[in-house]
Amino acid sequence: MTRGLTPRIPEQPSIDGLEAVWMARWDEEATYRFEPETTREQVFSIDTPPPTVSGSLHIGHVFSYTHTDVLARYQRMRGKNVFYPMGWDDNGLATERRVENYFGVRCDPSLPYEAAYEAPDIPGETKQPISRRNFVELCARLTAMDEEIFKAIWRRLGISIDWSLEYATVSAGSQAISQRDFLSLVKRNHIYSSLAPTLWDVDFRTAVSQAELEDRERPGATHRVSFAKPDGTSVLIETTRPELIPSCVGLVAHPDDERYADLIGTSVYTPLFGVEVPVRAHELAAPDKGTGIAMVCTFGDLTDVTWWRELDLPTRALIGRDGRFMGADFTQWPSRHPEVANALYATIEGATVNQARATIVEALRASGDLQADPTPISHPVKFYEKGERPLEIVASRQWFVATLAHRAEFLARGEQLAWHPDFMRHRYRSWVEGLNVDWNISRQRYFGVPFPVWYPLNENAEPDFDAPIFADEADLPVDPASAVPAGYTSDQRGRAHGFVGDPDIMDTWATSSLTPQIAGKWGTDLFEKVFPMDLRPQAHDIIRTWLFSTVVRSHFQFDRLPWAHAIVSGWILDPDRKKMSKSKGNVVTPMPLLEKHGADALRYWAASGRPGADTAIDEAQMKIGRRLAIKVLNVAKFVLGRLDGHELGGLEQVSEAIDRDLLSQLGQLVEEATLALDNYDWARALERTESLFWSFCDDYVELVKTRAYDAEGPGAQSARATLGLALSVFTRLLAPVLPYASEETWRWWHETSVHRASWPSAHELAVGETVPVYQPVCEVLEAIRRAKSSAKVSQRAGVAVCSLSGPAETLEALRHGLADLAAAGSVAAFEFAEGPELAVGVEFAAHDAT
RNA sequence: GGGCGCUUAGCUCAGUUGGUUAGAGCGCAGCCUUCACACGGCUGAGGUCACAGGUUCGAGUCCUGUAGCGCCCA
Repeated sequence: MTRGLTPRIPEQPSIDGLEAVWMARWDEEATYRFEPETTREQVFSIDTPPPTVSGSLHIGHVFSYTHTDVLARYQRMRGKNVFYPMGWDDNGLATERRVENYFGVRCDPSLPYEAAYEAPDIPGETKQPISRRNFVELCARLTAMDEEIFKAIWRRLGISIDWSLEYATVSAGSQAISQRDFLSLVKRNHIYSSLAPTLWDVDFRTAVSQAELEDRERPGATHRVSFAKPDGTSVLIETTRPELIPSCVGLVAHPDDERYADLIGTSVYTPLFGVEVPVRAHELAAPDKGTGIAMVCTFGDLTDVTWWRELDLPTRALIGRDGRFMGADFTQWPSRHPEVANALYATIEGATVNQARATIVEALRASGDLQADPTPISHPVKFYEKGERPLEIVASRQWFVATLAHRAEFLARGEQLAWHPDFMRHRYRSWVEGLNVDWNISRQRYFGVPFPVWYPLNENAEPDFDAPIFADEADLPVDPASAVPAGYTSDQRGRAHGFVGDPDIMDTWATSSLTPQIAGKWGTDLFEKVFPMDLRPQAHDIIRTWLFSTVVRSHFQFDRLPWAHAIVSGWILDPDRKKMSKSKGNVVTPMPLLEKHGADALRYWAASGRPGADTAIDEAQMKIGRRLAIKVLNVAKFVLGRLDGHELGGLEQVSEAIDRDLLSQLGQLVEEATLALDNYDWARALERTESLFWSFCDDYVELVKTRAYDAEGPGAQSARATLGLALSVFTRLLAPVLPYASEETWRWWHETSVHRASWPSAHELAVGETVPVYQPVCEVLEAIRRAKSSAKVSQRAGVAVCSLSGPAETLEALRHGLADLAAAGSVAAFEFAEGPELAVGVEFAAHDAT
């Protein structure tokens, strides 16, 4: 006697509790460890999105990270050395906001550090001012707490991260890489600093970049205002921002607009302030908008910036960093009545934009320069995406990445990238085509990567921004607020002839755009083995930020794409198909769903979402996933119960036609699923697999049940070998989506993890030519069931005669399955008749039909 | 204003290069406690594939246009 298989099967298999067991086991066995001794060809590397740690995880994270994990598990089973790190994007404004609210504090850089500082237990009504260092410490503390919560969810969900590769974008190593790339790009003039009009959020009091802008529809009003010509007549302009009249520096009309042709090249006087401004021609002036002639202010919007720059107009910036009107002296400007102007201006100095607008409109009304009443309109206004008040444009010194000059190269990179789904490339293209300012990476904030830069101070202790002192690469990371540049001593900080550190920090994306370099440890051997990465997964909302900025940095530094493929996930919608957002209060967090349905169930729901498709939260779909996972356990229990004590049969024992036909179809499924996954279509692979798997459970297993119970004989051996092979293949096909149920059953009869098992190949199931018997046999079985169902008798009821008619070929195929059909359908006898198509008649045994 | 996607059963969605009678699951209805599974099984009803043209022997699929929904860019 040969020793048979002895699987370890629990009495009552359950999917509840599997997560805890297998999470621990995968840790012990280092199942997902990246093997550093490797070559680039062996590696599949993933540039995982580091979530922003600013509150609770969103169900949308579960959705898109599951897609990535399915691909990672697939590649691992294909034999790839999967590089799958996880990072946390914890620097930046989102974290600062959360810390301010969570602890009830705000950063005041003028305060000294308090070593023994304790944050309030309960946030107070007003925010407690604390030093920058204390503030940064609280940021670090809260992100560390948040990261543990996030990590627990990823682990529970079964994301096959190698946690030894964990990184954070604010860590010393990340800062060093970020500063190193910064210095390198400065050296090559891809990054420069400039005193320039800058998009500015007056509440956060920081510059923001074009990528962080959004248009919001807001009520406003157009005001028709007259500007005086020297001859005493006037010209009308239309503006939604009359409060900017004091900062007006010119009027523009379209060069082809005959109405204003005579005015071009002359001067007019601004209302109220009497400042003489030129009238100029520019293509961007829209003849059909308002009166066709517009006032240029420094600065009302980005078009003003363009006009100001291209027409070389003067600068009369009046709105300060706090969003209030700063001081001005009209005797310095060409006003024909500076005293009147100064007197009026004094009434708006220090006012907010809205207050000033009301004052100016009243004054215009009084002076007769306002033609008719303002017309209410609704128009798009630019906001910082996290902001509450419209952006202003202020002049300030900032560091910029030179994106505009390289637009064509970035467009070409977008074409090179393989997008999944392909149409997402349009989002990238239209963003790059629409770029209109260079990427501003300076932020006037606190928690983030500082610029490794100091400025020398002159005899008046004023910085010379044109002679920046850069840190030495060997010293990175550097905080210029505490470190001292070469050639200076610390007591020279802030003194005449001394130095001062750049006070700003970098935009979050300035560092997040380097995740391939950070995760891959740029500068070490590892980097060459993982870069450029194979895959960038992300959601479509951050194509213009994370994806684009990463392409920019890689292009400048390595002259290549940072990855070969990008998969772009859709949005998660609430059950009413509304986009989830905190303000709507419809954000769903994953943990309660994980506890209710189980990780495999959530993964099933996520994996059913096709690449790029917006998907609604659907608990019904999770229940189906749960049912599938339970079915995996139960069918494995049945199959392994049949194999118990028998030698595990191979393909050579599969002798029965129906068994061979099933394996043949399974082989086709393997090819199809493999092709789908190679094309990043996890949903298709799952759907096809699931479909044949249910047929296997409901039909094939029922058909061969009796035969497989026989102790010996070729038919029994064939059934058992088929059941074993099919179970093995199905388990592996489902393992990427259902890692827990698959692993549980796999370990009943294997020593090592299914997640390290090899992905099935059609070769394992190569039975050669087969008789197409499975399909018609299933149809007959179905007909017998239908007959019993409509006769309202038990499915076990005996059938005296089952008459089969159909084409000779079909009947011939069916003869191969008669014994199984007889057993599964309790059929005593079959009759045959030729006919045009398959038809089944059922005659019940007399005593069963009652 | 430019661009992209979607529209198939009550619901959620498949439908790969055009090819018999358009599929699945859920839900609903009926039946069955069956020795892997009642956290189950079986069976059934249910659709003029958004609309209008066109190409074709043949269109859910290709082309043109229209409408609605969603999104991106300006």
